[in-house]
This record gives sequence, C-alpha cells and structure tokens, in this order.
Amino acid sequence: MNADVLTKGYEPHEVEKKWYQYWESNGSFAARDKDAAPAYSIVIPPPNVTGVLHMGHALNNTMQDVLCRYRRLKGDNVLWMPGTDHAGIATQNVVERQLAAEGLTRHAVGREKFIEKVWQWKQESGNAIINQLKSLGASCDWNRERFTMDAGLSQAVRKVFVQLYREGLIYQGDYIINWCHRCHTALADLEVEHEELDGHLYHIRYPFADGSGAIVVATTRPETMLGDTAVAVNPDDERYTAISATHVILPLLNREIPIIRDSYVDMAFGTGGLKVTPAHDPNDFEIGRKHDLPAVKVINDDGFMNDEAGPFKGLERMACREAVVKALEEEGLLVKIEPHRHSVGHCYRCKEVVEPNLSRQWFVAAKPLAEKAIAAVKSGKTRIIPASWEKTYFDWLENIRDWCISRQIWWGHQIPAWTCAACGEMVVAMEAPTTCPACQGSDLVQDTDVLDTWFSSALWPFSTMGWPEETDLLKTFYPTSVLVTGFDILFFWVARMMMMGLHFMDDIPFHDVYVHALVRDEHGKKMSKSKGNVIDPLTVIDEYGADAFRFTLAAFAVQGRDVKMSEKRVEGYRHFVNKLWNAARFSLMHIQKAGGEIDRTKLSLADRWILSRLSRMSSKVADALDDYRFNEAAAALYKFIWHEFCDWYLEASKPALYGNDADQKQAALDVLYRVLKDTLVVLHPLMPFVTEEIWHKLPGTDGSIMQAAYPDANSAGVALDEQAEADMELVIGIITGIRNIRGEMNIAPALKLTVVVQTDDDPVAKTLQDHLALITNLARLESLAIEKVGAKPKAAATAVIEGATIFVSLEGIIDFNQEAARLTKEIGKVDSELTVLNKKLGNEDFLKKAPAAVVDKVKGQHAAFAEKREALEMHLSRIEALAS
RNA sequence: GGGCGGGUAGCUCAGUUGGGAGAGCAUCGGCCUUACAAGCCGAGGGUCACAGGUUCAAGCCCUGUUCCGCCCA
Repeated sequence: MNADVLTKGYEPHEVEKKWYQYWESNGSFAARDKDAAPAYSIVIPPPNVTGVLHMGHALNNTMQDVLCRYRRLKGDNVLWMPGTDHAGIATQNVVERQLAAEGLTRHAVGREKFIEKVWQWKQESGNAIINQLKSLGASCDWNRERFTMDAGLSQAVRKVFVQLYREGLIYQGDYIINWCHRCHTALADLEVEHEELDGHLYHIRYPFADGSGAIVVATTRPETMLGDTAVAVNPDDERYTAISATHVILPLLNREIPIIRDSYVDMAFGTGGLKVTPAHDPNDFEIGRKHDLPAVKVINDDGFMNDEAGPFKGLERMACREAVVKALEEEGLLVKIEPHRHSVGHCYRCKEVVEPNLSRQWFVAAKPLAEKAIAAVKSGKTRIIPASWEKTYFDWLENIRDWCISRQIWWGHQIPAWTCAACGEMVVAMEAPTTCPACQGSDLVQDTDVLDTWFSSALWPFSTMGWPEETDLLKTFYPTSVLVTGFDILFFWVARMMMMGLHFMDDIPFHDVYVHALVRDEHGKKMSKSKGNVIDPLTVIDEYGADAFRFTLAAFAVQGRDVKMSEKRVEGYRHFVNKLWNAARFSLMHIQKAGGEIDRTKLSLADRWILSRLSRMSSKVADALDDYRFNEAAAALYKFIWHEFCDWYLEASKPALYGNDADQKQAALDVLYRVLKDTLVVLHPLMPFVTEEIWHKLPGTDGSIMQAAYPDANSAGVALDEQAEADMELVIGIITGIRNIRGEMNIAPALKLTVVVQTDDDPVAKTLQDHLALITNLARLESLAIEKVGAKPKAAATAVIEGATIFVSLEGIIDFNQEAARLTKEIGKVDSELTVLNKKLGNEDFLKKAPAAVVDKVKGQHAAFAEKREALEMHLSRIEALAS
C-alpha cells in the first residue's frame, strides 16, 4: 500500500493558484488560428472595465468555462475570446468622481487631458475583473484579450459608422430623446428604466382666447406647460364639438395657442383635454409634427429653465414645478391636484429621473437591420435556448424604434463626422478630412459626441477577431458556436449583435444563444447593496474554493429558472469536493502504477457494475452539456461519484484490494484506476482545479488533464452491462434489507449477523450464491445461507424482497413486539401500493385501452406486492404467536 | 393594459414523448466500521396552489381562478 499521498482534507487555496499559473504558462487556453480540429468558439460578454465580479458574472463565466473545457476534452480547437467593455458613462462617472475629490471637473481639465486620465485609470485599476475571472478558473485565451476602445476595435467602429451612414442607415436629426440631467447625455429608449411612482395629476384651466369659457387639461409635469404650443381634443369628443373658440390663452405666459383636434387624444382620461408640449414629451412631439406645431424648449440640458420660461427662467425644473403650481393657484387656474400613480423613467446608470427632451442626435435606422435578425432566428440559423425567449426577442425586434447612438460625454468612440466652419458642410469619413469638399475650407470641426457603448459591443463577435481584416481567426471561428448571456441584455446586446453581424459579416454571429437566469439570494430576492443580501463571489471562492462554487452554480442552473444562491449550498458542495478527494486518497493508497488493459474475464460483479454505471454517467453528462442542461450534468456526476462509486464500489472492492488473490486484486486495481481517471476527466469542466490536482497524483498521467480525451462510453473495458446492473441491484436490495432490519431493530453495527435467505427462484439463488462474500462483507454478517423456501428460522426478523425472503437471526436479542410493529408498518406500505394497483386492474377500460406493456407491468407489480404482503403477513402472525 | 416564468417534503428545488413523486439541506434514531465525523448506516415527512375538463390513466395536456416574480407599453 502507498504512503499517504494525499492529505486528509482538501485545501483548495494553494492548489487553485498553482494550477492556474501552470495552465497559463503552458498556453493551455490558447486557440489555434488555423487547425484541422473542429472549431468551437465563444466570445465573452465583455464585463465593464469598471466592474467587479458579481454573482451574475460568476454564473455566466462558469457556464462558458464548463463548455469550453468540455469541448477541449472532446478534441475541439477552442477559442474563448476575453475582453472588457469601455462602459462610457460608468467609466466617465468613476473618473469624474475621482476628479471631484481633488476639487476638479472634467471641464476644468479639458477633453484631451480627461481622456488621458481615464486611460491612466484603466491602466492602474481598470482590469480588476480579469483577475477575478481567473480566480474562478476561466480558461479564456488571455493573449487575445480585447478592449472596446482598442485601436483595432475602434477602427471597426468607425468603418461600421461610415458605412451605415453612406447606406442611409445612420442619420442625424432633431427628435425627442431621453435626457439624463445628471449624466448630461442622451440615452437610448432601452437605457431608461420605468418605475411606478406616486405622483400628482394637476388639472389646469386654459381660458379660451375669445373669452367664451375654458378647457381643463391634466398633467403630471406642470412645469412643461410653459412649452405648450397647443391644446388637443378628440374630434369625436362631444364636449368640444360645439365650442366656438379656436385658441386658448396659455396661462402665466399669456401666449395664444391653438386648439387642435386629433384622434390620438384619450377621451376617457381626465377632461379629454390634452396640453401639447412637443419639446418635452415624445407623444406630444409626434402630434406636433403632424399638426406642424412649433416646439418650444423651456428646460435646458442642465435641468434649469431657459429664456422661454419667462418669469421662471433660471429655476431648477423641480423648483419650477412648485413655482408654476403656486402661480396657477394665485391666478385661480389650478382646478385641482389629484394623487396619481404613474410610470416614471430613470437613467439606468445613475437612477436619476430622465426628461424627454428635444435634441439633435445621431440615430440608427433599426428596422431594416432588425428584419434580418428576426429572419435568422425564425429560420433556425440561430437558436435561442430556452426557446421561450424567442417570443421576447421577436416582439422587441418587430416593434423596434430607431436607436439613439450619440452621447454627450467624452469617454468613448468620438463620432467620425466633421463640419466645415465656413460653409457648414458635414463630412463623415474614416479619416479626419483636411479640406472641405464643398468650399475647400480647412477649418473642419469634429462632432464632440461619442457613440453609445453598446454600438461597439454590437460588433464584438467579429471586431475582436480582427475585422475588417479578413483574418484566419475570423475564418476559423466566425460564426461563434454559442453566446452565453443573461436575459437582461437580450435587447441591449444580443439583438444588436445579430443585426450588426448579419449586416457586416453577412452571417449570424452565433449558432446558439444560451440565455441564463439571474442569481438571487436564497429566498429568491434580487441581490442588492441596499438590502444587504449581496454575496461576493470572491469571498465564496476564498472560503469554499472555486470548484465547490462552480459546481454549486452549475447544479442550480436550471434552464428558465433563477439561481438561488446561499453559502450553505456552496458548503454542501465543498463536502462533495472533499468526498472526491478522499475517494482519490483511498484509491491512491492502492494504486501504484498506471492501470493496465481491463481484462473483462477477470472482473467481479462490482467491477462490471461500476464500469457500466461509469459508461452511462459519462454519456449522460455529455448529452446534458450538449444541451446546456448544466444541472443535469452536475446531478449525474454527484450521484455517480458519491452514491455509486464511493458508497458501493469502493466498499465492495476492499476485500479484493486488501486480499491476497493476485488476479482479483489486479482486476480491482485496473478498474479502480480506470474509473477514477475517467471520472476526473468528466468532472474536470465543472471542477477544474481538484481534478487537475488529483490527475497529477495519478500514476501514468502525463501533463495536464486538459489534454485528456473525454471518455468514450463504448471503449474497450468500459461497457454497458445490463446483467451486471440487474445482479448488483439484487445484491444491493438484499444488503439494504438487512441494514434496514439492523437500523430499525437498533442492532449495534459491530454485531455480526447470521442471515438466511430463502428463495425458490433459481437465478436469484445463483446470483446470491455467487456473491456471498460481497453481501457478507457489506451487510456485516457472521454467515449467510441461501436456501430453498422451507422451515423458517425461529427467532428472526424478516424482510421480503422480490423473489426472496431474508431472515436475520436474532437469537436472544429479538424484541418480538418491536419486530411485529416493524412488519405491520411494512405491510401498511405494501397495502397502499396495492390499493393503487388494484384500482387500475379493477378498471375494465384500463385493461382494454392501455398498452399491453403497461398492463403487464402493472400486473407484475401487483403480483410482486401481493406475494410480498402474503409473506409479511405470515411472518407477522408467527411473530405475534411467539410474542404472546 | 400586453407578454413571460413560477406555486411539488420544514427550506431550496429536480421531475423532456401522460403510466413508479424524487434530490440536497434540515429533522429523528444508531455508529470514530482499516478514504472521508466535511463521514457512515437507517427512518419519518407531500390533497404536486385552487376549480373544472380531456384521457383507461394527469405534477405533466386544455380552460378558468388565485398568489408571487420579471419584462414591455
């Protein structure tokens, strides 16, 4: 026997550090630009460069790592493309806060210097998340790491912008956009989060210009009335069909504005009168365009009222609301204020209330791009998994609106558009023009806006592979195999990558999109700092190890369902890591050298059984991973390793391993070696570290487990063996029956039992006879006799299994009342089974209409239970006779 | 208002062509049995949200009700 090659308990810390460095320095994660092997590729959803690893990243990247490691074991040439996103607004905010601490603003620093500072920040502290991904075990090809602001990716962004502009799919225009006063930028519709809030509905009287009366309008934002350019009513609204007035006097400003009629107006809402503010409301903007109304902007981009607000000029918008309400009240024009619950938009970056605002911005005409994105999924070229997300995807793309892509910040890809100071001509080009094509002037000023960060991430699947160059990488790995992502960025990112990929690469960006759920706390609540229920993945990894953490994530990652995470659950799987560790420890005490070819003629029942179970398990795990059913892969491994390999096989093989029969011992060693080795490989994608550690302790392995081949379920030696599985099931049934008696009768584990099994079923008798030693050992018996049904042992506890009756001799220690109670309980269980079966068999229709196989099965079950009941009943009456 | 997901053991959840209600944790009882007490052996525990329907047969399919969560407007 070997000396202790493994420590008694598994300590992940050093092991994880060691093997990660080993993999990196050996280039184990490197993809080959050109290769004969099948290509498998994933681009990472680039985390924000400002980000720190949270549970969502942990789940997302664990899944990708599992897939990549699995495909490598299957022999694929795997590219897992890593990188980060420049996260325009978020990053700018971080650096601005830093400046603020020094009493500076970005404007004081200047654009050029400010951007320098952002790069500096990125250099110093921007890549924290990359190291955190490494501690999770992520096997990205780090030498290819990309950043959305890299030169190459920026070139791609510019090319895309210029081409779309020339195709008329990018345009500049004055439209209502969402404006965040805090971030001081436009936002796309998607970037606005709506929340139901309690507010007020202000009813305001607008007097008719001809003095013939007034119309009452209702609004939630009274300050915008200063920008009203009309009042609208529904043409079918009988309340207003008869009025003579054509204009109203806008209160406070005493401006005359028209009354217009438009069927858009909801007659049921309030008084049926609608104030129209084209510059500060998206719906009003549409009405304004239709009726050719002027748009008067009263709130500036800084959130303060401008000249158009007259006496309210200079007030902050919320202060202005109060002032307007007060003024209306004084003039007797405020009819009433009602409590009103309504949806309010907030900036997704800073949570500030956003203001609809008329502004000159750049837009992508999304419709034509969306059509191709819809078609690709409809035709099945790209699969969305689970398919339930397809509907959401279609709904959004079918109702897509133009995408506002310009942002009034500094950190990002500056828009490649230049305007001639002399003649106003605009040039959109790859390179900065030196002369104006219209007037030959040389003073060309670049647009100061930058592009939405999502614009560059939309190009990620091909920009990271070197596009617009026609690289080998693109040829080998585009389209990517799968995109793994959370549903929260299905629109932000997935849909846009589809649009851009199809347009510029003329092919889908990925074959599969695997959409996973969110990680919540153990009660299903969203993790948030304010709730204090955030679990930090790094803390978890530190305490329980990355393997246990990854396995937990995989085990709970059921399709379409949120992952509920608690440290307690991770702790449970740490026990599992330790279980594996100790199974390896035991194995390595016996294994001296690499196992040889398995000689199937020399195998014991347990040997054949575990090889058969191994074969099933490795196929099951492969099938599960092929279908992104991570939880099933985890469950299959857990059950096999703990409840089959450890609970039964290791125990069953001990006599051979400790014994003196050289043949038996060699067979057991060969099987043990093979099972451990294959199990490590199958488990490796989920638990990369501990499997690598054990792999290196295993004699006969060379190099990393990452270079191993995924076990072939039908390879020599390992094979499905249904006979062995059936026989082992019988043996396990006998042993469990005996253990049950031992447990229920409170018989000390150390006490060796004398057992008789009676059966008239010859194959059963033969199987048991063949494996007397196995049963004797695992049930801790003094002796085991297999007999024909005959005279019953006297003082014995009884268990009935199919085809056989077990008598555990309890000479001198049997408590007859206890045994009677045990048998009664057992009969009760059988009776409830029989009730169900009797009901079925008593049903004519069942016998007539159910498939014959089902009827036969039920009949068989009934016979077995009836026989069991009879036997138990008989033993009970014997016991009762003895007890009295 | 529209859409999606969910309600199964005390807790968290599996349950994929409709035919045996299961796992982990927790609970109870017994064990330091030569890999593992981070362990071993055994046990208890469920009107599968509710009401109908289809079917010989429903946790699973259909309809309605209710509660919870999310997305969109």
